[in-house]
Amino acid sequence: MNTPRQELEARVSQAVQKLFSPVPPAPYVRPCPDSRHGDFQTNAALVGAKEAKANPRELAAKLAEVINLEGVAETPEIAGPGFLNFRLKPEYLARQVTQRWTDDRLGIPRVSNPETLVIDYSGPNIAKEMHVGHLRSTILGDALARMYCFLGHTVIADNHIGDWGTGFGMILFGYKREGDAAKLEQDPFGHLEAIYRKIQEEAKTDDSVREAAKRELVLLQQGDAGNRKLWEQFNKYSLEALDRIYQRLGVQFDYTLGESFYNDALPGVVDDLLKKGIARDSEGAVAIFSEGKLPQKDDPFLVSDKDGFRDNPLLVRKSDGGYNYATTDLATIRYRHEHFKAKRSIYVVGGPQQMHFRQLFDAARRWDYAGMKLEHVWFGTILGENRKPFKSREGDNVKLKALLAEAEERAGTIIAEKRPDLEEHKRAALARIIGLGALKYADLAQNRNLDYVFSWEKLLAFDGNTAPYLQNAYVRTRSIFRKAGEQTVADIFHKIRGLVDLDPATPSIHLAEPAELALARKLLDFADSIVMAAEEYRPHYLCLYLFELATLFHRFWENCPVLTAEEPIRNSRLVLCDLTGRTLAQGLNLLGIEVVEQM
RNA sequence: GGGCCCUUAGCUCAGCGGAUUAGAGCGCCUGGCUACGGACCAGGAGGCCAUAGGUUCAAAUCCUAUAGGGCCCA
Repeated sequence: MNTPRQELEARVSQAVQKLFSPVPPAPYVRPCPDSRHGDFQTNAALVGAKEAKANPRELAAKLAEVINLEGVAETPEIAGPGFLNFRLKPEYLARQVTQRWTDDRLGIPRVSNPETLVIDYSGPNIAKEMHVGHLRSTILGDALARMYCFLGHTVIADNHIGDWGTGFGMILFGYKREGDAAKLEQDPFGHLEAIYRKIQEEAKTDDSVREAAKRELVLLQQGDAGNRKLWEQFNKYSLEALDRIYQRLGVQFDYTLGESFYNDALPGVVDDLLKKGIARDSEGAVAIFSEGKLPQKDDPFLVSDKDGFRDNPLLVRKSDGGYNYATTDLATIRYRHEHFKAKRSIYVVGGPQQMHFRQLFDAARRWDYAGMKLEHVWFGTILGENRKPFKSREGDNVKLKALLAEAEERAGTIIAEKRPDLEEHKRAALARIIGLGALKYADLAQNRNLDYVFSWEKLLAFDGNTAPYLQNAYVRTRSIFRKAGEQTVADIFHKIRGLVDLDPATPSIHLAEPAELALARKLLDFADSIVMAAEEYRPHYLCLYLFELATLFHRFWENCPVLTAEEPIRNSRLVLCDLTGRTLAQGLNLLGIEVVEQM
């Protein structure tokens, strides 16, 4: 099912092919920036005129004559330097709304060329408590996974956890000295992190501690049974604790293949890189250097200082024989390519790692994986109200557990004020959904590249572009059906389905009021917003769409009585309510946010 | 020193391949609850789109510099 934009694009395209030779690039149709001019516009005549050195307004006039808009839009108007402005016909809107309303997928087609793609997000460390720094990756990644999945792609959600590395030497050493199995089981992150910090502190001044930690690490890497067993315990309890957080967040992974999973592959990766001449020895270490094919300033393997450009290699094996993150990352790329047959791998990782990923991706391209699209979907930092990275009063990272608890608690307080009539357990359930939804939405609604200032007040506001506002709009779409005096939503649904004539040629839903027409137009754009959000890896496009939809719904709500209207208007308006509600619920679901029937 | 990003209304931010009169939320001012949830809606005030050049018939948008801010690497 085409969106209006796609439909117009197809029709403009046909006309352009008749009119122009050679045919210019695919015409561009977009929503009119100002709805007074129309619903959509195309600059096809402007582009065509530029190529043919013709008068754009004359070309626009010809285009307007040739284009077939039957059943879709009114005769287009020529505007400004040569735009065509289109206004959709009410019959078209009515027919399209009806079709979407009768479709479980709300008219959103699955992609015709599904792809297998890996989305790599969250990526906590098992020896450190999950904190606010993991929030954006987790939430963005989850939303992207949901969108791509809904569009019909095969999504592999992979949590590349930090379960290996030099820190484990210190933890093993410390745990053997003062570890506590009961504490480990109960609060693995807290316990391991406390040990790690303590040993790290000691190692700064005490060489013997540093040496001891290193010995433990070597033992672990060599497969020492005792250390291996301890490490497995660290993992087991930490993963269980992680699962509890993910469950609470409603986030799921298909795989949790951490750094350790790739350990055995690392020597082979380095050998292969050496064999193929991609990496070479450098002062006892092995590293990847510039190929010299890119302009120097664009080459991630070069940095410049006052004396000109010099090497900025990517290390894949240290001089002591240890491996680097880059080696693991390369092994991961190979695994995803060979094992999952992934065509694309998306890394939802913060902005500071851009340089690393540029090197990594370039190395992978030179290795064997040029056919796999690699994307670094980066994001900014969450700041406190002081505009510094968000920290607790004690100056520590804010633990995710505490953040979630506070979100629920604050939502609970607001709900207690607004709905003192609700029973305690209902309020608690609401608090969870509203608190978490607000927390997630605040992150998703913003351009991910920007740092954002964390503010409880803003994110839990029930007006403006927030999750509670959208959840409330959904609640209204449902409440009207309860008020209609029916027993279940399903009953109403079937009843309306029976009443509305589904013959696409003569749709009986009735649209006349400006508020109805505006709402109907917006409802049809849902697919555009999902596709755009997914393609650009920017969920805020979808958020913005949902907010605009909710706003138009409220306008409709104010201006168009539903239950007291005469037929067929009453049913038509119920259809609009129902489709709006389902669109909001589906959209929020793609963002990982739940809705409730009452709030 | 190099790289990446940011600078749009009092505040927080949209603005998607340049194009018609630059948008939203919050805050402020005015109006609207005997219809379906006012957790809402309607209207108003508020902007040299950091600065300077350039490309273009047309620049918040593209290019180049400059200033201020943030982060990463050294």
